[in-house]
Amino acid sequence: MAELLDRGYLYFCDCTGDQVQARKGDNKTPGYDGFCRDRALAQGPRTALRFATPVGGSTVVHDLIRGDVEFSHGVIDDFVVAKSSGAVLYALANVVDDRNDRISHVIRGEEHLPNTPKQILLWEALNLTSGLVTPIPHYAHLPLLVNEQRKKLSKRKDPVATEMYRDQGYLPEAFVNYLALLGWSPSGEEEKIDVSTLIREFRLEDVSHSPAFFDVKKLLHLNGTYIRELSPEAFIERAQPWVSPSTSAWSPQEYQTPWPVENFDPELFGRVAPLVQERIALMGEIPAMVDFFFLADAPRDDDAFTKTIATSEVAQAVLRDLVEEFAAVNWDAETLHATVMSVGERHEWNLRKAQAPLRCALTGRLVGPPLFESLVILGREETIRRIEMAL
RNA sequence: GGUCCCAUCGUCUAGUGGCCUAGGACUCCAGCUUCUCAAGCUGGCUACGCGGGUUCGAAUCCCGCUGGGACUGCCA
Repeated sequence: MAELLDRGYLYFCDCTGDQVQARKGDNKTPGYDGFCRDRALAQGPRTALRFATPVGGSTVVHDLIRGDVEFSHGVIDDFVVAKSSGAVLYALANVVDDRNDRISHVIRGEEHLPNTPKQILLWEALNLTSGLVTPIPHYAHLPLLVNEQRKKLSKRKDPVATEMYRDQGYLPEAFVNYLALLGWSPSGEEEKIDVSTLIREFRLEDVSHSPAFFDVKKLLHLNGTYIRELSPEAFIERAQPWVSPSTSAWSPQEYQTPWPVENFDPELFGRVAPLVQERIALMGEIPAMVDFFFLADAPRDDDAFTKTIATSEVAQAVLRDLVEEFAAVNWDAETLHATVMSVGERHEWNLRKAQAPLRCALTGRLVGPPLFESLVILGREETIRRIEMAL
């Protein structure tokens, strides 16, 4: 830095923000006016270090994505490189770090494009004065990710924490896949692409130039297809954080299963897993789909209960008949299916209507995994007990 | 205000002068299937911002306009 100073690339400045502002008036050139550039100030208690931007000419950023972008030196002000406190600022620190690490590619958001010429200028100055010449890195400025208002995604206002997506049950591979689709697309018509193919096919040069909207809907869909493509074993394995957080290495923040942990039965879950795997788009949906298996009693959704059981004479009659039939019938999905259907017919209800009160009595909900398979897993005794409880 | 970037369906995009009466995916709508919910299948709606050029021919090249965005700190 001393060398940079000696050679005139840097100079001390004691102007305050107000002074700079006052001098500027209606002047249209932005930023600092270079007031102290030739004052040869010595370092003082309130002197910041500024970079003396070359007077004429321009600096061209060779951007891998956007091509050459030219910045006239006339519009680059003498920016501060170190605070009066001595703290080195981003522009310089960044360049120094990148030189130390021999960075070959600087890949960042488009918002950094305007300050890239400053960094190049700094880099060149350092090459000339430090005795260490390192090649200027390749720059690539990625398009911004924007929200529905088409504004740059903000840490404060927008849901950008990847942990949050992970906690909700987005699979990392689906998330990476989706992100890759923002601003880039695979060669074929298939958008689902695994990481190794992505690595092989991705070219910075092919990245689009325009901002992209982060569409959770599409992410969700993609996540669903990834979940469905998991092998049953893999699905069970990856469901662990949501069904058995106490035994998994990781689980969502402040997450608790809807059932007492000691009630969880891995063997039983293994049997239900395939039933839920194809009907969810988020791993986080699993607990609500299987909770009735691990709760002592069926959960009760009052609205659903009132609607399908409490206010329906027929529903109650169906349930009563079911208790009788279930006591003697073969306990397999096919038989149960037929039984519910015939009991329904007895009351002039089709299967669609007849299954509703039964589902509600057992699961507490109107939607869930396939009913008859669930009954088989739940068992005859528990099934009958829950129906009786509902009556 | 200044500098820079950007501009194809609602969204993400394919498209690099003729293969485009513009393709795919998500969303939405309709239908099929169906024990609920999904999934799946079939079909449908919807786009090259505007105006000038260049060219036999333009979504594709050039200019202007309009629109959007980023940056404009002794923040990063």
